[in-house]
Amino acid sequence: MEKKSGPQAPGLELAKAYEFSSVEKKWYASWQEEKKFQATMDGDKSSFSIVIPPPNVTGVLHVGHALNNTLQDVLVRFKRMQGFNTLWLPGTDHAGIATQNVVERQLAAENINRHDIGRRKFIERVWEWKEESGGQIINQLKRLGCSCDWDRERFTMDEGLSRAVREVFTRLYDEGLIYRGDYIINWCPRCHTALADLEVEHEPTDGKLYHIRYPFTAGGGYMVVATTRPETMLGDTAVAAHPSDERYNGLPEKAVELPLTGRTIPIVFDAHVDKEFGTGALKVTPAHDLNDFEIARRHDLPSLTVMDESGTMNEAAGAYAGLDRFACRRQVVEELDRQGLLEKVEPYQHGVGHCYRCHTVVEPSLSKQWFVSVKPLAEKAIQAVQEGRTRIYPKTWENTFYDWMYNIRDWCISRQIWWGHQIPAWTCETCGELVVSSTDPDVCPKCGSADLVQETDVLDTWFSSALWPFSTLGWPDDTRELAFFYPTSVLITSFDILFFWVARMMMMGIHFMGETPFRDVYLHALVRDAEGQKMSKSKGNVMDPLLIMDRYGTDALRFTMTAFAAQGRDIRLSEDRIEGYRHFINKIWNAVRFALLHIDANRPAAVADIRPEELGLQHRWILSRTNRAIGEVYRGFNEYRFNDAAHALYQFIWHEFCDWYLEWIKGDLYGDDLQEKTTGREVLFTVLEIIIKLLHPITPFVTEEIWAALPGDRESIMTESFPQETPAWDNPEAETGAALFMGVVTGLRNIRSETGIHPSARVRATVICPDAAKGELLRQNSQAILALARVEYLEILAEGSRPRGAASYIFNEIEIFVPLAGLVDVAQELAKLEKELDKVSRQLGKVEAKLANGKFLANAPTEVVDGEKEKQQTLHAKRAKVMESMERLQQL
RNA sequence: GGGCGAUUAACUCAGUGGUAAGAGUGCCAUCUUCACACGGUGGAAGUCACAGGUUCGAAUCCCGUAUCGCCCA
Repeated sequence: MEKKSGPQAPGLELAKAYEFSSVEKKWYASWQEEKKFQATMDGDKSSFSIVIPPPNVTGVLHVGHALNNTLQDVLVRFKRMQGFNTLWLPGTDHAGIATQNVVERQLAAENINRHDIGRRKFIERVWEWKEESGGQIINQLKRLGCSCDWDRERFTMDEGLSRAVREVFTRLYDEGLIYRGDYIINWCPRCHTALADLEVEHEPTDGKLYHIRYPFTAGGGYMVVATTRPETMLGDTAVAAHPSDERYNGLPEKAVELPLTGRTIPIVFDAHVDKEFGTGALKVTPAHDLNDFEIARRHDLPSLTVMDESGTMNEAAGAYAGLDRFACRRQVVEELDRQGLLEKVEPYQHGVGHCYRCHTVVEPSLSKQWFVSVKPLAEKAIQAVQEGRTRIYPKTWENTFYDWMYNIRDWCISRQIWWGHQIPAWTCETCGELVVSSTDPDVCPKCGSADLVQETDVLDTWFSSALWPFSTLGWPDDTRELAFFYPTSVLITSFDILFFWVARMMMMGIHFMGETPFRDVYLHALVRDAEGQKMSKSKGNVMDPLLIMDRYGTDALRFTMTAFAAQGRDIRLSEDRIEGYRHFINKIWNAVRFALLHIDANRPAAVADIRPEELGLQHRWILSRTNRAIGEVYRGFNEYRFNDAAHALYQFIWHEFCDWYLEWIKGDLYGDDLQEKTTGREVLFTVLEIIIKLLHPITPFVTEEIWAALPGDRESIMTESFPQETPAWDNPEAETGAALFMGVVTGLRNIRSETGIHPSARVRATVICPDAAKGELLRQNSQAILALARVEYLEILAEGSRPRGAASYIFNEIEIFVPLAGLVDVAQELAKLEKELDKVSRQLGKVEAKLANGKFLANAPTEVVDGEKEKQQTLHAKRAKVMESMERLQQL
């Protein structure tokens, strides 16, 4: 990194407003070049590690990523400054279905489909696409300032991770935790693949409930069944009713004729049928419905698949073969109606499953798939959370986690697409043996035949993501990285992938590493638009973080994200807020400009050995407040209360450091007293350095730029140590004193403003302060009062006659007067005082009621009771003053 | 149907038993005062959703109601 050289630049050489654009580019390049993000593995230090939630390789940065990665970077920079071996491991996932869709669209533009070019060529095309345009999100993360160790960037399809996937698959298979079988799964007729239950989004849909008559085979009459999917009747193999349902008990016939097909199907009785629903009779379509499938198993019914993989009716659908499922539905209904078999059609709202990738209506289908038996794995994960080996923040999510884990169902992991980890299972064409192996087998271990054919399905992308915390660190090899960085310190992610990803990582991590993959999980909220709507491309309400960074700067975006990251509530993002924080960045910039006007080029400005007891009130106060700010930031970051840290900084920097301290010391800095000047400069720069360091994790760019502009030769702020509290700086007395000083200044300003005294006019003022010590304190700081309140002559008395015809302000037991040379507006002053009296009386009433309550005195802690007593005294005194003032005014 | 969360200033939100309810934005007034108009100063603004309870003390804990949102089935 460039070091500063030559004489220090005076503050005025800094631009008047912070210009982020060039600064951001310059410093990110410098950090990368200097390898500032590289993880260290120093045996003497503790480790802090985070694995990034890998964004889709097809992804582009959205505000959710901006939030997620800002928070990670804040923690990583904070911990790095604290001297940990810090690793933030970045990467992307291969997003099987999404990526395949992208490349298929490209092919479609060339009028070919993937089957035209075959699997091998298609995979090549995907890799080509990945090399060219995949992973643009990585550059966008850099734009956001992320300090990931880019040398360790991983991809779920790269060689090492693929080896981990095979190893895990093989071991789970050998342990009996992976199995293959025929079950009902969710099929996406557009993506042509099975989906896990989680990957189906149920949406309330206005459909229809069709009541269909199934005639008895003999004796006349019919049963009425109700269905929302009449086209599936072509695959019915039974009708079912509840065993205790009197409507269907003792039927003379135990079979019905399935309309439109001429087939005869039995009536079965099953306790799982809902007597209340429709007519209490259920059509049973084992190949196209999960519940029906289970009924069929219990009653040994055959299954009949009537659709193909595109949702088109197949030969088994007879006359309807070749029709799309929805066209078929219309024709079936028409035909039933024509034959007088359609009893009625009712409007009906029900949940319909949609593919989470392409939003096509999912078709439950009977199919041979691979599954993970997750129950045993889930138990261990539940235990880990119960025992606190992994802590979930905010804690409210623990219940959701348990609930889902207790009710977990087996996980369908096979996908009928080409882009992904091909399942490491082979079938021997000679003897039919199924071989599962982490390495490609040459011959069948059973019969020795070389005629082995690999399973064509690939694994769910989440299967490889589930291994991310250890596969990225080199597993299955026993690496130094694993020793240093596993388990990782914290996982920061959005709550909506708690099940998809977090839970699965927990299960896999515990199973294969023997230890939970992260100590803490911090789940942040979703970013919504200003109206609280979820942002989506179709709604057109997405906010592009890249545009925001163009307009307001990266630091402003990052500060906004940090300030908004309160636990447990969604974030409504609006540009107004971002603009507000850009102003804050600019405020900091200008505070630094001011400070740099007062540097002495020949000596370091900040000093290490400050002796607070020798300093004036302003310095003792700001040091005490600085300590508090350090504590709040520290706690905020450590407890994942990011908004607390951001607000503490905002409040401290703007409203204490800038509004009061800088104004307060201007007298010293511009004055003639060399000692005061030097002291002011030293404390100013000491506090300023701390502020810049405290801010660095949130706003890395502006702080690095400022750091370089501060006096002295400096390395990057990234490797400076994070500020710590200095116990000797704590000074409650100075804080009380400063509050008194500020109260008087504010009182004077209030009088000026309320009575319309022009800001540039100098006035005379009298302060009556009965307490000698407080009076002395005000006297010591009277020069600053003169300057801050624009007073030319200030009289501080313990007692004395109140000036007549003066505007007044009462601050606790202190009275402030500004004579107005007969110009005082009596009515206005009286109104003000009356309002004040009312307020004080009400407060006093409350306090006195409390103190009159024996139970309060008996039960409340002493500090609280003492506090109330003190409050009573000041309020009492204040009320007396206000009343006196009113009397005086009335005499005028 | 089950579960979770929210309801505090005009808006967006902090605040989980205790010392006089806070912030940002917006609003009103005023000031181009020598870091900053991306600014300064002063000000107005709250029945803490509603109804009950526990407690010396409730925005905070408990019960119920209403409205909104999310998850699961």
